[in-house]
Amino acid sequence: MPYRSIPRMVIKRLPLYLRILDNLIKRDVEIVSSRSLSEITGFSAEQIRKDFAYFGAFGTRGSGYNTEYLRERILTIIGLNRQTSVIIVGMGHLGTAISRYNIAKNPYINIVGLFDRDPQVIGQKIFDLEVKDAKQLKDFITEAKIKVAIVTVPAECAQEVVDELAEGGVTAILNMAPVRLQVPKGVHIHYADLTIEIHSLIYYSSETERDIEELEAL
Amino acid sequence: MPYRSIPRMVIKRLPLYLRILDNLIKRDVEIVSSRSLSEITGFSAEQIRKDFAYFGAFGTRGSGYNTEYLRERILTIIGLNRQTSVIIVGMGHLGTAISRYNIAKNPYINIVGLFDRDPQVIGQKIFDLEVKDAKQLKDFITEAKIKVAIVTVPAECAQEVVDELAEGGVTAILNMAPVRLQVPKGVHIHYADLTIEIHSLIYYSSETERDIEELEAL
DNA sequence: CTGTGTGAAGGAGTTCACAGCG
DNA sequence: CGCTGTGAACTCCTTCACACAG
Repeated sequence: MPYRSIPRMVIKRLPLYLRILDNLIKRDVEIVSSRSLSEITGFSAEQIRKDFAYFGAFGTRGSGYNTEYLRERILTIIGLNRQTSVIIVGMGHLGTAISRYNIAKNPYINIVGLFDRDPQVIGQKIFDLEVKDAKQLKDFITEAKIKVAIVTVPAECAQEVVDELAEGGVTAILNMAPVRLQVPKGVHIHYADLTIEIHSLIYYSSETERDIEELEAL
Repeated sequence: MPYRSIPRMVIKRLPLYLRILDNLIKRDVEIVSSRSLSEITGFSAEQIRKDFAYFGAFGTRGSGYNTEYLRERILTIIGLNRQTSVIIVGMGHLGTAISRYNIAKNPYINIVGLFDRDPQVIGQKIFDLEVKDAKQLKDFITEAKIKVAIVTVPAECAQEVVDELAEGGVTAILNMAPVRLQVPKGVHIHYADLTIEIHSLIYYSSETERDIEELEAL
């Protein structure tokens, strides 16, 4: 099965399909059509079919897709078929929230390490995990062969932390600090920058007004 | 000044330019080239110039762009030239983190309301804001003419909250709950779904292995 | 000679239209 | 018929190449 390079945009959508399938399977739904997935996701039905076609045709014409099989397929593509170990660096408000949040409960993800450099925070327990000293970070990720990390430290420390992660063998980083960072080739960094999200959202909050201006200009 | 419809992708990049300009101006940098912005952002210099061209040419050939003027221009486009009032609904870990986080400190954003329906949480103070009862939500947004809201309630309640927001006149919503929601036409919803971010990141964490497989297949 | 501004080319992603199977 | 699978058309975004201004 040659995974012929799946477009970036498709990869972005897969985790959403995955979650929906999880819900459907929980409700014992065995077959789902691209049409109903379209209603749930807001993506067009054709697009959904195209997305699925990237990893091999397997729908049943006339009825739809087998939910279990589809989920298996998506899990394999993403690489979630075995639980992935993830660490969080930075146990401020945001890091703490994430470690207690849905992510920590997601069946495909296993949060195995929490780090901070504040002595006040080190040693605190979150669920069954104790916050470790950031000094142990590099050893930990090397030994445990951690590949995925979430960075929730202040902007000033983020580059430093990311450098260490990269040296320790981490290949995928979710950076929540409001800075753009340098990473060596082969390391992937994604930005989840809430301030930026809000700012671009604010543009749309007054779009209606802008639309009216535009209409009037015609 | 006719804002001839600025492409979606450009809007996404503007807030990042804005932040960088803020930093440059703080360091008394008066001129910046597309080249150096390219190094900071990772976007190509041509793209940056094109982005700026969408809201009128104003760089000085040979030297670069005036940081102050550029910032003013971007603020106007996004609609941040006057502070925007934002509310947060759902004061769980995530909502609390956000209300204490950078967003709360951003000079262009003013968090003016926090809501929850848990009596234990109502009345708590975060900075100088008291958490209000979610029952007051609709009245509050109507009176204060709130246009932008962040939703950090559990997935099960999110649709309900969003319906209320839309009825109360909110036109832009950042949903952090792990569900896709229905909104009436004219209301914009953005999703900041950390679980999905992590999942798609995990795909890339083993991309190197995948690349090798692909190379071997040739 | 540096750095902006921009048409033209190229690439990526989405929608259309319809063929084909159950 | 209903729903999948997919080339072709289209739209949107990015990169290239180069003219031009300070």
